[in-house]
Amino acid sequence: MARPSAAATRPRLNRHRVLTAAAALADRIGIEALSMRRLAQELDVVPMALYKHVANKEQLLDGMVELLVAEIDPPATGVDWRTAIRLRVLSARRVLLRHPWGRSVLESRTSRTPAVLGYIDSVIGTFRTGGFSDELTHHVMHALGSRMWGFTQELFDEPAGPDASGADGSGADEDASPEVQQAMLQALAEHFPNIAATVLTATHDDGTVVARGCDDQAEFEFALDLMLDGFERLRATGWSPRVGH
Amino acid sequence: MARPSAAATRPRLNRHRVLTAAAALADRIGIEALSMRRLAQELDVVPMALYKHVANKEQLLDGMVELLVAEIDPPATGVDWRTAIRLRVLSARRVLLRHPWGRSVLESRTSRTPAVLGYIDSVIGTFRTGGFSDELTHHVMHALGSRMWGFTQELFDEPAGPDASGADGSGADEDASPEVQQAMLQALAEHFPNIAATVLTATHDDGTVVARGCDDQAEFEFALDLMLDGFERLRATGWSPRVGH
DNA sequence: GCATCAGGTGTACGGCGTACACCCACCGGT
DNA sequence: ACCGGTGGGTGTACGCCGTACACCTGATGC
Repeated sequence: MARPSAAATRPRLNRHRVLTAAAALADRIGIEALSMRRLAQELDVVPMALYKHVANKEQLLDGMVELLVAEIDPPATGVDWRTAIRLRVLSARRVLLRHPWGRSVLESRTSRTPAVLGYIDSVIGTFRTGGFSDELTHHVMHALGSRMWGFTQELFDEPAGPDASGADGSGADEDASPEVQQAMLQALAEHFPNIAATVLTATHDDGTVVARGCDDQAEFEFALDLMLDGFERLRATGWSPRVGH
Repeated sequence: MARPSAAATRPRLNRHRVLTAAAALADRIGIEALSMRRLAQELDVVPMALYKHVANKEQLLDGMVELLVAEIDPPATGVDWRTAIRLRVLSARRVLLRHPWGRSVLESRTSRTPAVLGYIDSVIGTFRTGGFSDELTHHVMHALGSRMWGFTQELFDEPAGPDASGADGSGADEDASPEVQQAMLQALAEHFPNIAATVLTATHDDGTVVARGCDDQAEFEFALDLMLDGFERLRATGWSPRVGH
């Protein structure tokens, strides 16, 4: 009891400590489990204490986005627009892979915070100095959309979330026996033959059919490059509005 | 008091009535304001009554997605793959414009419901019968991503939501005086010159600068066509994996 | 005429975000 | 050496949320 209370030893809070704690906590328990109360408990503080540093939960999330954006590499210099954009986007993607909550927070936010605007501005800048007209840049940014953050709506993939691979340590989707899996695939093929066809590889030697591993990173780059190629074609041919097909 | 109580006259609930009421309510008050309690009140029923028809809120949302998917036009027949996809996606887009909650619900759901799978399956089917290899179809579907539902992350646009243009009737973003707007644009240009450049048109005769109206539909179709063109190029040149650029 | 049971009810619990009043340790000024 | 102010942490409380569980009730089949 000679020990000073936690409150006495605990360093003072400030906005930055709150935000980093929130980010770290979201990394651990998932964004949907992140509440003001849970965060306060993490910081050994009563919930209302947080409100001395962030106005409300919305602003907390905005602040977390700030941290996220700060982790994205600065734009590469001395390279053409295409590789500059490519590198930047892939850097953003790595950030979002480190912080799975980033994507949903980014999506949920209307996000006109300076940090976000700054990132957007610098991406636009890369296009403009790369020879895109303002008009074309505008369209191209819309086309890029959320891909500029390094993610896209992945339509097939897992519930994911940090808890999926969490406490029990298994996390794998394949806790069903091979036979059961096989049966499920069979059923899938019956009702949704086209999905089955594109999601499955050909039959193996042993006659079984297996799900093709789906390399998200490769898929992302495939789509990104497809867009970048399209952009370059428009730029090179001097695209201008009202001259579309 | 001779009037029978509301409970007596009210038609019996069933899953479908619950779902359509939920959809209509979400149209009116916005998805974030849709709660089980609010929906129950709308149906003149006690909250727990809903649970006799849907297992929980998650399943309610899944059911709402079902309704959504059902509103999308069936695939066009007798046209090439490109126009078939284009029409389908634009039909989906019209549905989501009618039901602004659709997008966020679709995004939030991991969505392996039969209705969703059915839609995806039929889109895949259009590609496959259009001459795409299974492998290429797979990639192309990933590239299409959420655009298959007719939306993309629009990075610049408004908070939106049905309440924005709600009770007070104004709803316009431009409730600030022209001078104030002008000042805000000036400030924007100062901090984010690239955003300003692509978002603003040239100066008017009178020297003022105005925000370019941003036609979301046009932007969407621009990006969609860019992707479809890319897809066609790959298909026509017999793209196969490991032979990328 | 009675049992069954689907569908509607009432109450309660544990969570959430946050308004508001408070208290206290520290500070600079006198 | 005192003292008023102030910034940061506290305690309590409110009104929402989703939903578990026990209950009631009125129609239906035998």
